[in-house]
Amino acid sequence: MTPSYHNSDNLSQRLAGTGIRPTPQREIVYSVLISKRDHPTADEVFARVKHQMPNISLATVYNCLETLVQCHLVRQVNVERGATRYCPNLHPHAHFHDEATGETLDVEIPQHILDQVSSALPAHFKAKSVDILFRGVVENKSL
Amino acid sequence: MTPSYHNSDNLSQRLAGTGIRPTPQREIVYSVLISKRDHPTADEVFARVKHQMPNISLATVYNCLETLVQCHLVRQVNVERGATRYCPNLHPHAHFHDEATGETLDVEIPQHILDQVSSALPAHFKAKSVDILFRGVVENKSL
DNA sequence: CTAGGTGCAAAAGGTTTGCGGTTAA
DNA sequence: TTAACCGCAAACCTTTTGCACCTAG
Repeated sequence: MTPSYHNSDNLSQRLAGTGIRPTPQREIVYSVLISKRDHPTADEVFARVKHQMPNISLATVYNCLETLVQCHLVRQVNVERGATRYCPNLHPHAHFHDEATGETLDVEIPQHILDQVSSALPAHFKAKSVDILFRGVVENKSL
Repeated sequence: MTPSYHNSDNLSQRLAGTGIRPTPQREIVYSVLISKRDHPTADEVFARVKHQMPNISLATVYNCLETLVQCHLVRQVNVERGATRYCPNLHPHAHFHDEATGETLDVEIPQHILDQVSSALPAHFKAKSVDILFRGVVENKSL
């Protein structure tokens, strides 16, 4: 894997054929999400994108994020009341909200456990997705 | 007006010993949640409470809901961006958001499955709670 | 040419806060 | 009496919307 900061080709590729234009704004928004996967809010994305594109507007960042969500390139995560957070990790996973630091971390959950969770639903409940959110604290390993 | 609102002994009982006063407003807010468990928003709770207590304010409803959440008598559920919803079901369960109707339904999940989900966490992740939210549609059983 | 994107500013929710007045322990 | 609580309104934060301008196909 090339440690390149130009993940924008990735977006072009992913968007190819969807009829959605890989505009500079969308590519930068996407690359910001990819390069630091700390579940930023729209406002935080806005601040980071501005370093590369000072004239971008917050409304455009919202538009780009919404587009990426529609394309299933990005997931929205709601951990708290307040701002929605954005996650570019498409692999099935859960989130862990560390109440001490305020951070939200990705947690891998084995697929067979996710399947078991879904199988607990009554037969006529057809789930398209399942979001799992833990709240707690991450202990210092040295303790 | 005589303070003889003690129609919800349930709440009084539950609050007894917590040091938190079972005020008429809190009791009515709680009884509204109990009597129709459809995960209303604060605004919806406000509208329902007003029928019994026309002078209550929205801010007071927010305060009461917040107090009930702090007392662990009510859970907050965030299914969508937009208003937080409130759930008086304390039994461990998941939520299913029906995208067709907009309703949010309680779903029982066997404890051993919840335990399995939690056991998928790395050892130093200490979870205090886990929220599970499905999104999908509930099929008509006659189909 | 025209459909789709962008930037800006204003508006629209949803929630919190500050303050004066009230009530229960 | 005093700390907790209520009602009201304004403030606040996040997100959406309307509109003028621009650009790619």
